[in-house]
Amino acid sequence: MPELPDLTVFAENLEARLRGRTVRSVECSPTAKLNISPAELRDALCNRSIESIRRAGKEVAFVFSNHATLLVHLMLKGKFIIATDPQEEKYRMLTLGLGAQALVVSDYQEQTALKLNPPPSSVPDALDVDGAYLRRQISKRSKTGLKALLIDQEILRGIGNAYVDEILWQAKISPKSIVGKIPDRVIDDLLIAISNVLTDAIEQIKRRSPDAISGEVRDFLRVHNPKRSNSPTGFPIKTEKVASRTTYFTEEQVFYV
Amino acid sequence: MPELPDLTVFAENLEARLRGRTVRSVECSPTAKLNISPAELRDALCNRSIESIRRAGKEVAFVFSNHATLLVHLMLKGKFIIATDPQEEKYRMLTLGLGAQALVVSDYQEQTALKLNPPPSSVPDALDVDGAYLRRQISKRSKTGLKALLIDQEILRGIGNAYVDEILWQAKISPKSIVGKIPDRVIDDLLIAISNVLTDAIEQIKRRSPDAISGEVRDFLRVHNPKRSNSPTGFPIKTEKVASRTTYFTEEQVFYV
DNA sequence: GCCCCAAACAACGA
DNA sequence: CTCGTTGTTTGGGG
Repeated sequence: MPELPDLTVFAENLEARLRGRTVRSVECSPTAKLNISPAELRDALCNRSIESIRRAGKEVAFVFSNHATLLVHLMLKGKFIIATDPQEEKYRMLTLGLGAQALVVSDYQEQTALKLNPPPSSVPDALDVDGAYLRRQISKRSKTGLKALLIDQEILRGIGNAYVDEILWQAKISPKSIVGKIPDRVIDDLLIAISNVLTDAIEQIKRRSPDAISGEVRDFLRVHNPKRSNSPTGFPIKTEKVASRTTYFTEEQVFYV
Repeated sequence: MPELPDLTVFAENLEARLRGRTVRSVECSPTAKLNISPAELRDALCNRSIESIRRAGKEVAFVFSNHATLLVHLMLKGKFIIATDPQEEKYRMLTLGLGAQALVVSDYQEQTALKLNPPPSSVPDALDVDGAYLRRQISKRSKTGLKALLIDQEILRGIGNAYVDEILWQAKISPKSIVGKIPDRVIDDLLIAISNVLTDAIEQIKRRSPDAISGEVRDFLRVHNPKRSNSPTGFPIKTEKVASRTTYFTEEQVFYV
């Protein structure tokens, strides 16, 4: 559920609260998705201190004093919790004991994925895309739908089903547009919308929920928002499956085919 | 272009004319699609005599005295020619010298495919299907369109885009029907139509073109026929893409969904 | 019209 | 709403 803006705020707040702490215990659920064994994870993290906590794509990266990096993907329902009594928490996929407190990743769907020191991704983060890269991807997959392209994490990391609708509404492009048919100047609008929508959302979330390390703020979304029936400019919001995802859009968005 | 009925007649006529002949030379185009090297093909066939020529699916199988079997798939435009002067023929994909004459496979699109001794197919020929097999395939792929299923050569061999339309019109089933939704008793109609349409067509072709080893007779087709605008029972013939093929059908055919 | 391949898409489970 | 896998469908080229 959390997407790039939420995760950015979570990472900042986690870092503010946990940087410098030393890991005293590592416990992970036998059902957790993990790229190594629980024992290897424990050995890598135990007695290391937290150097930084950053978002990368839809993951949160914990970097430790030995340069070990743990990537946490919350999937649909994962949550970060800072607990004084971690045993109280249910569905603990990962528990890092940090002295008086513990960082818990809890997920009743048991889908959160943990990766220790994975090969670094070569896919750019959505906040780092440039026009040359995006145009190159578009020419390589010119007959794909635009929404499908933008939420493909092998093309661009961090954008999910909610914010893609916001971006496309902002850019005034239909999610069903065929990427090869989009005029070149409109790609610039798209790039600007990606950056603006995401950075604005980060600001909104910080304002409304300054200390958040989980949960979600979504009420400010302009079109991907079941509470609204019209866009800010008054157009009725339609809902339809696009790229097999429920999609909110309006007639303001031009359909390039 | 040729489908099962045409190929059946071609095979019978080729066998009548060529059985017992000995292969004196083998020449195949460097552009031919071949599962082995031209040299291996020559070594396998040279100085062998032809024991039988039979249709199998959309291929014609030449069996030689050493039990080598050559499968010829004519694709869209391939033709069998019995020539006294094979060098005259253009686009010769394969030339088997047989003494005074030669068997030539000619194809200006260069798509005909030749296979020597391939592993035997486990897919039944359309003239050999039984209800148990067809029902099993239907339950395995229950949400496929019926036309797509019937022309899939990994399900059933020999039916192509023209005869499938004839079969479905005869059986009174829409080509767009979802196979899992077709009532069981209607499957029996389908099986009968497959057999009747194909064997009738073989008879028609033999009557009109008794010595054919290439070419096509299509004028007797009832619905897959650009010359006709109504089915024999008077319904207007519609044309539409189904399973990405141009499809002829009428409202007489019930659409199971 | 035929087949093959690759890309796009859908469905399901974890 | 997420990702991965698998199986199916579609489109282009030979």
